[in-house]
Amino acid sequence: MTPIIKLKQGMPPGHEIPNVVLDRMGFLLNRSAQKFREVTEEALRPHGLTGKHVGLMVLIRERGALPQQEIGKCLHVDRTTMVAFVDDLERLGLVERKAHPDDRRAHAIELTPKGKDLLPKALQLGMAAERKFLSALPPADRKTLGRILKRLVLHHHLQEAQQAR
Amino acid sequence: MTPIIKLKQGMPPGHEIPNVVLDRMGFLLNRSAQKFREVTEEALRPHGLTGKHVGLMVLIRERGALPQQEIGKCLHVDRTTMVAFVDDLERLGLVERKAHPDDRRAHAIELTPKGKDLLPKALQLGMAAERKFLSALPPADRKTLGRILKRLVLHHHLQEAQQAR
DNA sequence: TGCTGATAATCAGTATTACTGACGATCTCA
DNA sequence: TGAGATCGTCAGTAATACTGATTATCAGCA
Repeated sequence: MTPIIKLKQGMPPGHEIPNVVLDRMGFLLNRSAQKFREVTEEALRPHGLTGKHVGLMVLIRERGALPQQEIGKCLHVDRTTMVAFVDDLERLGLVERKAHPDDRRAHAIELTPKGKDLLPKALQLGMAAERKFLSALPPADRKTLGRILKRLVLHHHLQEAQQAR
Repeated sequence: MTPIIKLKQGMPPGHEIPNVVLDRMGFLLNRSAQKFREVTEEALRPHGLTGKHVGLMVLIRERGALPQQEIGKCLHVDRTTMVAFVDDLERLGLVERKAHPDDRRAHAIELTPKGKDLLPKALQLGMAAERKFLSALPPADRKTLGRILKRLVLHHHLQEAQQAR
């Protein structure tokens, strides 16, 4: 009953993915996220940044200087991982650990002038990568995808916050 | 100009994610994939499996026994990673490395009777986890999400195959 | 037929990543 | 003032994926 093995027919070098695999949401999500990371990291490599670094910078541009763990809770980054993460950006001169005005244990992570300068360009590169990544989709689907994922992520974020009480 | 830092207002334990972050496709995809993995792995842990293991088993149930690297090309798993990957399943008695009928270098990875037995149950657990993961979405959105991601993944898969020539 | 270059699986070593647990300093609150 | 929680840090650990080398085998060509 064990089916026969096919090897090296005139097959094109792209190995077909059967539907049983393509219909598994886990495969689709992981594969998409992985590919997205590839595209983004390639675009940002010249600046020594990853998508997560840019995400951090955008976050503090929007919300103002934040303690590391606050950032971590938004971005789902562990407190210990945040250390190295901020180290990277500080080494690049893009953010600074300032003294937190209300809490001497905490740092206030701030954008430096250089960081404020670079961020728009980094964002632009990131957006270009995103467009490239989504280029196979009709524009309506791109918006839809964002909308659905946003809802999903928000739901899980709130749920986790609730049960963390 | 640097904005003021907020710490411990009467905030609920869930830290709000600002829209600048929530609108970044990379964040949404990575976060979704990560959460999905969590949910799935929790469901499959009693059997010592991950979603990828189940994916492998489904693939060879569908396509028949395959060499390791063929599996890897479908699932985007490196040839060296496949070794440990198949080791896992073999240790659990779910697949077997048989001799490949046409190529003595290659293995033919086959489901064992035990593997064929367990697979439906594992799939069921995986599907339940997927439902749980998607529970925040209206059914129409679940289908839409699958459709869009499938298109996206397929596009990149074909594109990579093409430029690998 | 025999040789050359490619390929399958494996292994050792490496880099990356994230996490656990412990620490000192500091905060909060009773 | 004292107890317990919290912030950032670090050392150690585990998981993961990859590079390069190795062995066995294959495919094609002279």
